[in-house]
Amino acid sequence: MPEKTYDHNQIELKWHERWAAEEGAGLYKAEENSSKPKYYVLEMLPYPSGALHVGHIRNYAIGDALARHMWMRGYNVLHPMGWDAFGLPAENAAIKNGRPPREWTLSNIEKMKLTHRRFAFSYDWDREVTTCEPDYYRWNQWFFLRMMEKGLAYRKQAMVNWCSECGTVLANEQVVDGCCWRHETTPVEQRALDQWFLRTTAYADELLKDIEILDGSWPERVLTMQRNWIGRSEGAEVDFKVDGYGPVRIFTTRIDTIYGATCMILAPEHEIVRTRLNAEMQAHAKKMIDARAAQGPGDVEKEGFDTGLRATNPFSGETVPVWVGNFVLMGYGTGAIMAVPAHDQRDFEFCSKYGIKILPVIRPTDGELPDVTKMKEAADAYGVVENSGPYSGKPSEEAKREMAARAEREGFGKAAVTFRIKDWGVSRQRYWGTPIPAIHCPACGVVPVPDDQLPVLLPRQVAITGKGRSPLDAVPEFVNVACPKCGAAARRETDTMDTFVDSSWYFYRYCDPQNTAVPYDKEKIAYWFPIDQYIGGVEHAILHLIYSRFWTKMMRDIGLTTCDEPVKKLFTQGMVVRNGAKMSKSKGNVVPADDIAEMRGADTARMFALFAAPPEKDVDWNDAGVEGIYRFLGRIYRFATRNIPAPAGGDGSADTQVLRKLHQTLERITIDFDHRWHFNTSIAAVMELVNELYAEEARISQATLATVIRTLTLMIAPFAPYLAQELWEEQGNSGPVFREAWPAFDAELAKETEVEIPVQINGKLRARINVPAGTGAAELGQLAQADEKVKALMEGKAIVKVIAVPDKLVNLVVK
RNA sequence: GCCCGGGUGGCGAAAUCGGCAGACGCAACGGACUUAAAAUCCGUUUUCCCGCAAGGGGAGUGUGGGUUCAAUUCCCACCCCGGGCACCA
Repeated sequence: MPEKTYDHNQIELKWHERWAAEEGAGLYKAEENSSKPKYYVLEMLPYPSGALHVGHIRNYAIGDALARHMWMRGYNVLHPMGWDAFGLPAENAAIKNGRPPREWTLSNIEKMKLTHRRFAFSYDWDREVTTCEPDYYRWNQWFFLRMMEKGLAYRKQAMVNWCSECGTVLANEQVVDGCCWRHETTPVEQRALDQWFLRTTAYADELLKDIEILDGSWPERVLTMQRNWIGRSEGAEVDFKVDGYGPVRIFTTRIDTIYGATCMILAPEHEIVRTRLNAEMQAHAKKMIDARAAQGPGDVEKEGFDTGLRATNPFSGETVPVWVGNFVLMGYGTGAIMAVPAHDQRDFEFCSKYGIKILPVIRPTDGELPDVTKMKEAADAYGVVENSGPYSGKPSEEAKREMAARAEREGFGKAAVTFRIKDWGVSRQRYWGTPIPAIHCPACGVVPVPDDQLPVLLPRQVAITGKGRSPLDAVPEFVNVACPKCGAAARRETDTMDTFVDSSWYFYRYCDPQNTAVPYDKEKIAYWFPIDQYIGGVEHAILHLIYSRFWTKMMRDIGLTTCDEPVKKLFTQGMVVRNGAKMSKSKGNVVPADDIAEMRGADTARMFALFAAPPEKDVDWNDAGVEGIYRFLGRIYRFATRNIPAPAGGDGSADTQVLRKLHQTLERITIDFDHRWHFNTSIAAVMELVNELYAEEARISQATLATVIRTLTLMIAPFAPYLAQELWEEQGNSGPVFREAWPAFDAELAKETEVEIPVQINGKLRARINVPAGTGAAELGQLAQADEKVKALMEGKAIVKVIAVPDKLVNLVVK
């Protein structure tokens, strides 16, 4: 047959339409009762911002190649997709152009779904999950009620960013340089508000310990980040009695230095500040709090003031001053510390600044106590405790144990573990999120919404003005409600849930998306879970992936799953950047997926996304490389079409060589899929094969041509589904190509019979010899020395050593 | 400051277990086809030196050391880039 010109539009449109018709017949459907082994492959669900860009394409191209490959390997594949549809941008859009958040969100989903289909990602759309719809978020509420029952959801006061100009709460990302994003000269204040928390700390130890389960199948750096985030640290809590107040508890990891404590420092948010200090001091503390929030992370000059209060060190009996310090965090430990300036750098800086006494109590094992007059920085190493009453002369470790034991025995402290991870604040003073199912009754207090009243529906008619505590506050028919307990007039909770709640369990819902009785059928997830392969951006290494782990453990403890961990293997792909910057609307450097599909086709776009770099690496998108993939697909298409059916005439003299290359290529791709996902090298291997086919075309027999084209078609099916399907049909086949068996490679056929061996003399390449593959070391050494060129160079030299590595090289060491 | 990644041609990259550095692609250049162009096909392309040429020789994977017959790969020190955490007591 004469070759055809590769017209991506024609091919992709044709199959796009056919597949749309076939999808109802279960093209990408996961089977519910299958005898095949299951494989659950999942890509992180996107926020429906309005358009997919090439960063998404990369993520989905990886997952889709894997899903198609696993189908071809005989697995029952679950490959679902959904929408992380709640969130701030929908409200911002509403403020900006008056479009209701739901309408804006659903229309974005429609647009993006079209792009998904255009790219032929193999999703089982019957399982689609949209988190902003009541049939999904009612289960967020259901879980929330379960957590209230177990004491895992609770209320406490916490600080929020407050803009006095808007009269509203700001999300952290709405705070720009310490000011409101809409009022650039209005500094953001910190206000205390009663808010809802989930007790993630109840699982802190288990979240840390179970990282061991994930070790080896999650990227090491993700696990490290999680370990740091959880931040377990062992130490002790000790009460210092404050005159006229009572005991104040401090946390320290260095109780062995307690005899060197020369003052006590409180966080500016500490209770004593509110209850015992005068107005002037309180104002000072408030300023510190606001300044810290405005500054954001980073080094701040240490600052503080003496409260005039005095506290007693329970070990030494000494009286020390009580200060307030801006560097002491209320959210860690107890919000109060003992300052040991001699042995802690931060305390050293603070105390030096304010002239507070420095008292060394630890000497190095083989040295003297530090000389206070010469100290330039704190000596924070362990050593031997001195000037410490009965503990003097003991090593730090021993003193730590004994002191903690004594504190516990005598009731003024104990050994204690503190975590950096905090309880998860889930309250958002926002409209576009899951309503928290609680009611505030003047008589009964906080009352959970009864199960049979779920879902608490988010009202649709809401004015989004960006003013007031929350848009829901201004909706009387939402707020005014009868107390479920006593029937009195009560107020509905108007906070909504953090959107990380939605994404913490959505992958369970995919297994049973229509269920109206329970979040999902336990049997169904027992079959599908855990997720075999989860693929997404490394930016979710901490929050999303810790919350998901927490949620699974919580569900396990209420009997909904037996899984300890939801995700067996995690792959974090690199970012797609443009001109060195992360793609974002604000930078205006987004490359829309549809543009690439329009110009060069979906196959080209997704294949280039895989070819540009190994998937875990960041990649700078440039359109020039796209052209190369397009040419490559054209080369495949032209070669195949002009050889279907294979013309008689090729003498077959290149058959062995071509079949060898074919099986070598298959081997490389198969290994790439099994082990490391370096699809860039998989695709390079196919390019090499195609180059060889072009070079040897006339010398390939009819039968071999047919075999090669068939295998090549199957090989590219995971990467370029449209082209593969078209060629599959051209060869007279029917049915989806990705449901065919993945071609097995024949290790024998892939073996080289002859290899070229480099010959080095003293490590420098001097000659090459051709020998049969597998030639032994001794013979190889002989053959190398017999080479004419080697002989000439060896003239008058003595051989010291012959290193011969079969099939690799020969190195002659001479003098 | 601490903890991770990473640094290889003009560019994206490859070298999977210590064994030919630069596979594959982009860009560039040359040739074939064409009235011409596009498309396509074939070729050259790390760099420096010697040679009209065939060919030959040297250097080279951020820098400096080390181990080894042999180092992009292993070890030590340092420089640069990216990311995460950042007063966590």
